[in-house]
Amino acid sequence: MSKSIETQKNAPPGRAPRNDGSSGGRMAGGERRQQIVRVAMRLFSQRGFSGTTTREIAQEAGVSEAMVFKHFATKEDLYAAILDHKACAGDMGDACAALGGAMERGDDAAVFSGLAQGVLHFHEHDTDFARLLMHSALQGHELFQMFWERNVRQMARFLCGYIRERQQAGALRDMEPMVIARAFIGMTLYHSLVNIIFDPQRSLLDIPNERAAQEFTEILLHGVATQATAGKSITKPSGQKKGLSTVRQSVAIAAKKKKSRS
Amino acid sequence: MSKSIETQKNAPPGRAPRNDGSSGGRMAGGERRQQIVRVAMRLFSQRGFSGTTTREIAQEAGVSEAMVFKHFATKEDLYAAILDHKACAGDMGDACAALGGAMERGDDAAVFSGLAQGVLHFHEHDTDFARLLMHSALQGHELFQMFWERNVRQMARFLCGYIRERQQAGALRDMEPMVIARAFIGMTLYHSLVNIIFDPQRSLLDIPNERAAQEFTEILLHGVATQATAGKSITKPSGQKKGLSTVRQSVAIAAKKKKSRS
DNA sequence: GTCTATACACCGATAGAC
DNA sequence: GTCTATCGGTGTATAGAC
Repeated sequence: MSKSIETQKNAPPGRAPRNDGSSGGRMAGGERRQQIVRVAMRLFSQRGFSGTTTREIAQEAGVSEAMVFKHFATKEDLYAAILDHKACAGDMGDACAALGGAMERGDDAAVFSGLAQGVLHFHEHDTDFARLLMHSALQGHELFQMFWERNVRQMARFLCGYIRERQQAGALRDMEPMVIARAFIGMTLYHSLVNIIFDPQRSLLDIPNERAAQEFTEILLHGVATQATAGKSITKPSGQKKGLSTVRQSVAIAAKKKKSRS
Repeated sequence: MSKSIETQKNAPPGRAPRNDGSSGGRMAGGERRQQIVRVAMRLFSQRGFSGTTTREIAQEAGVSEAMVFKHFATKEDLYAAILDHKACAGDMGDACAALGGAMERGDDAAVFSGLAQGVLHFHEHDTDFARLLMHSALQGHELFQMFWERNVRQMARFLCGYIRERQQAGALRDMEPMVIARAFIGMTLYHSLVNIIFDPQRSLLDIPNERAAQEFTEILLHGVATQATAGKSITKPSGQKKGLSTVRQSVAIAAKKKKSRS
């Protein structure tokens, strides 16, 4: 967690405060633009697009409102510039590349754990942008869809590919790869969502990213049941064409044991 | 300009359309109020609080704007009424009660699967409210915090209690219960989020709730690693001093047994 | 109860001085 | 490049007729 909410006290009317530690002199064009973007991202991430006024942005950035519109023709342009800047980077490529070694070794724990750490780290150090993404997702903004396509979705497909490989190698059970990928991304992302949105006070569970990533990986790979109960459990999945042979087997074993269902 | 926000077909000016199938006659006071709340919930859930105007609400509800303010003193009051109505119901109590049987039998699969189904079903049939909750979470609305406290958090604690019980019975591994609970709620909730917010077209994975609940349960309880690799790495002690050792061990073992390949 | 008409603050965006 | 001043439009909320 970083400088997420450092609300400098409200600006005295008529005088523009600096929120960035700059000395107050003139800034180069590019720098000023970047400053506006930074402030806008923080405000948009806190109050949403329509909940933030260009006046507030200008004020907190220490410039007049006209300056904002000199750099960005419309408010929407400013919003898009923020999303565009980061959302389209497609950082997933780098992140996945860094896992290449672990993948080749078939080190599942390192692959999953590394991936989770990447996601958690990103959210922790770019909280504002993560919140902004949620806002834009709810609005159905087209730039979120681009982010989804180029990052989350690509990561899911990447993960599916790896899972499929490992299934063929006999290391992973024969379940639908996308279900596995979603389960793991779900654990990870939800953990971040709780930390930065749902319960920022971390009153329920506050653990370092590395440990969270490892625990989730452990759960994904080996589950939480002890060996003693490993054979029993699970109700029968309704008929699905797909290959769920492993599940079916455990179902068959479990069949004798129960009269379940509620 | 700023029309990126999913534009529902604009209402023809001058005449108020009915969006709820009512015939257009007068309504009783309570009914009218309910009608306004329903429309408002849909609009708020799509465009957010500040992104929705009282004019739009009145128009789509088929009444004049003044009527809205007769029933609700302010826009915020209307917003709060919606959240208050559902968020404070504390439905978790009922949901958990329904699992009592499975709990007493120690049928872990039924407990987890039932819980997941409850959550997934709720989101599927109350999509608008789920989206509204996300909006209110992002703006840190106090009524979301109440929802969080009375529902999600209570569910997490409930789950933790059950997990702890089962750990003492030797059925579940000795991990931090809250981590397990979060992992499972995470899989489930993220699945819903993808379905209703991130990727409503369901282009990646579209499976019925029952199957999703069962697959996630299976993963949580038994993991995705095959038996061949499963037994060799789980010796996790409760000691959390480093947490690394276990994972590292399994990594080392897994790395060695590589190359077997199909 | 329901409407029309309107008050009035504020928002996004622009013009033009320095 | 940066400001002050301001415009037209829209938003919430209210008054008062029917």
